[in-house]
Amino acid sequence: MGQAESKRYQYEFPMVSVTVDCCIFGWDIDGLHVLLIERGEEPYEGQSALPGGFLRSGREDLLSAARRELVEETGVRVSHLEQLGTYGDPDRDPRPEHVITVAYIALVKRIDHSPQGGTDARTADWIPIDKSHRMQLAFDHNTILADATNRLYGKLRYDPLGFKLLPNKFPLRDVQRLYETAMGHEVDKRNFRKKLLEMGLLEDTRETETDVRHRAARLYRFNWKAYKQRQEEGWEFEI
Amino acid sequence: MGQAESKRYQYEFPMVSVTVDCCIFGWDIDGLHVLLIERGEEPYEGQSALPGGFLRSGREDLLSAARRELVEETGVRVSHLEQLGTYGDPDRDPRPEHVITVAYIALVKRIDHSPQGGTDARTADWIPIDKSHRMQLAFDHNTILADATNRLYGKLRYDPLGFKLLPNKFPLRDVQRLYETAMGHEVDKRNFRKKLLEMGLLEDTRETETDVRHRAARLYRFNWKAYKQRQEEGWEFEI
DNA sequence: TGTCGTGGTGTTGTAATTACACTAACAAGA
DNA sequence: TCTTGTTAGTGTAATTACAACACCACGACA
Repeated sequence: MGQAESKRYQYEFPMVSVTVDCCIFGWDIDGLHVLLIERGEEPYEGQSALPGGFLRSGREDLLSAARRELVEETGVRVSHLEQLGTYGDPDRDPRPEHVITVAYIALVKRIDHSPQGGTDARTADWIPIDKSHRMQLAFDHNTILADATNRLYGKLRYDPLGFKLLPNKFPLRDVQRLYETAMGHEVDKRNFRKKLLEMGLLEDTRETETDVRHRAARLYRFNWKAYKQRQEEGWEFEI
Repeated sequence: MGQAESKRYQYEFPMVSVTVDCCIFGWDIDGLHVLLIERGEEPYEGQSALPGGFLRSGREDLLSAARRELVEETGVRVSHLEQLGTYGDPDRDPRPEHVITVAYIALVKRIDHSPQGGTDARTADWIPIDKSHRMQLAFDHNTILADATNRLYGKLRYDPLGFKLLPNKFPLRDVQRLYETAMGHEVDKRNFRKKLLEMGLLEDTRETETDVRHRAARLYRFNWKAYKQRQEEGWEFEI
C-alpha cells in the first residue's frame, strides 16, 4: 500500500478497505477481449488482475474511483461504467484488513484504446476472453470476471450498446458477428438482418466497404437520435 | 461513534465504514409492503429507514452481515437475500467517516413475519409500498428503495419466487393479483390462467376455499420439485 | 472465363399471443 | 324460495412473431 506517511488514521473499530475493480470488455474484428493488468505490487505481484484500486475515502464516490483507477493503471478512459456487484468475503484478500471490492463493467471499441501500464500495473493488455477464463487471476477476480461475462451476454440483447462497439459505419455482417459472439451461438443471416432492418434504426449510408477482396458490403449507421426518441415513447430495444 | 476505548485501530490511509441495508418486501392479501424501522440512534434518530447496520470487519461477509442486522433490528429472518447494489457517495451519510452501503433485497410472506423493534431500532413495521415512496427516509434510502422496487418488478417475471409469497395452497386469482401488482397493469384472466396451467407446475389440490361469500375457488399448489428438475434440464420460468 | 468467397434477398409453415363474453356456483337477504 | 351480488371458470378465432430454408450477385484473382 505505498510508502510510509507521517499522518495516520485511528478508529475505534477495525474498518474496511474498499477497492473498485473494472471489467472492461473490448470488441474488435478479432473478437471480444478483456482488459487485464500485470500487478506491480504485492500481493499477487506479477500476476494478472482486473485493473482497480483503493477508493479515496471521503473524497470521491465509487464510480469516480473506478474511472480514476482505470486511467491510472491502464490509460483507458471510458464513458459508461455500470456497477456489477460487491464482493466482501473477509478472506478474498490476503492482507490483514478486510478488503471489499465494488466491481464495474464497461464495453468499448478496442481500436479506440491502447492500454499502457501505469501506477501499480507493470503492463495492461487486451486478453482474448476465452484465454482470460483459463488464467489464474489475482484475488477473486476469476469469479468477478465470470459474473461480468454473464451479465454482458445478458445486456447486449436489451440495450443497443452493442452498436457503440462498432465503427460509425458498419456492415450488417459485423453486427451479426458481435451478437453471435455475445450470445454464444450462430443465428440465421436472413432472419437477423430482417429483424435489424425492421427495427428502423439503421440508416443505409449508400456507401460500401473498400479494400476487401470480395464483394463489398453496404455500410449502415445506427440512428441514436431516433433511438432516444423511441425510448422516450416507451419503446424497448431487443434483439 | 461512541466513547473512548483502550484498543484502537490505526491505518495509513483513512478507511471506510461499510454498512448493509435490507429492502424486505412482504406480500399479503392487502398488497405489497416494505419493512421499515424507526431509527433509535443518531443520525436521523426518530426517522424511518431501511433496516441495516455496520459490517463487522474481518469477521463476516456482506450477506451474513445483512442477515444479522435484519434479525437484530426487526426480528425477521429471511432465507434468500439478493444483492441489489452499493451506494458510495461520500455525502450520503452525515457522519464524518465515508460510509458506503451494500443494499440487499428479499421477498417474504408478510403473514410469516411479525417485525419487532430491536437494537438501534425503536420500531419495525410493514409499510404499504405506495406510502413508503412518499415518506422521507434516512440517508439515501429513498433512492435505494426506488431501485429495489424496480428490480423487484423485473424479477418476478423470470423467477417463480412469486409463489413463495403465497400460502402453500392458493387460488389462481391470488397469483394473478400478485402479478398485476408487480407488473403495474391488469392482464386477461383466461390468458393468464392458461399460461399458468400450461406451464404444468401447478397441482390441483381438489380442495376449495372456505369462508368466502361467493363461489369458492379451487386451490393449487406450486410443484417446486418438478420446477427444480425442469430447471436442471435448462428450462426457464417466465410469465 | 471460371472459381472462390462473401453479400444480399422472400416465402411459407408453425407456434405463440392476443382479444374477447358468457354461464356456473354459492351466499345473503328479501 | 326467489332474487341479487359476487367471483369462478371456460374456448375460439384472428393476428402476429418466429424459424426454417436456398439461391443468385458481385468482385477479385488465377
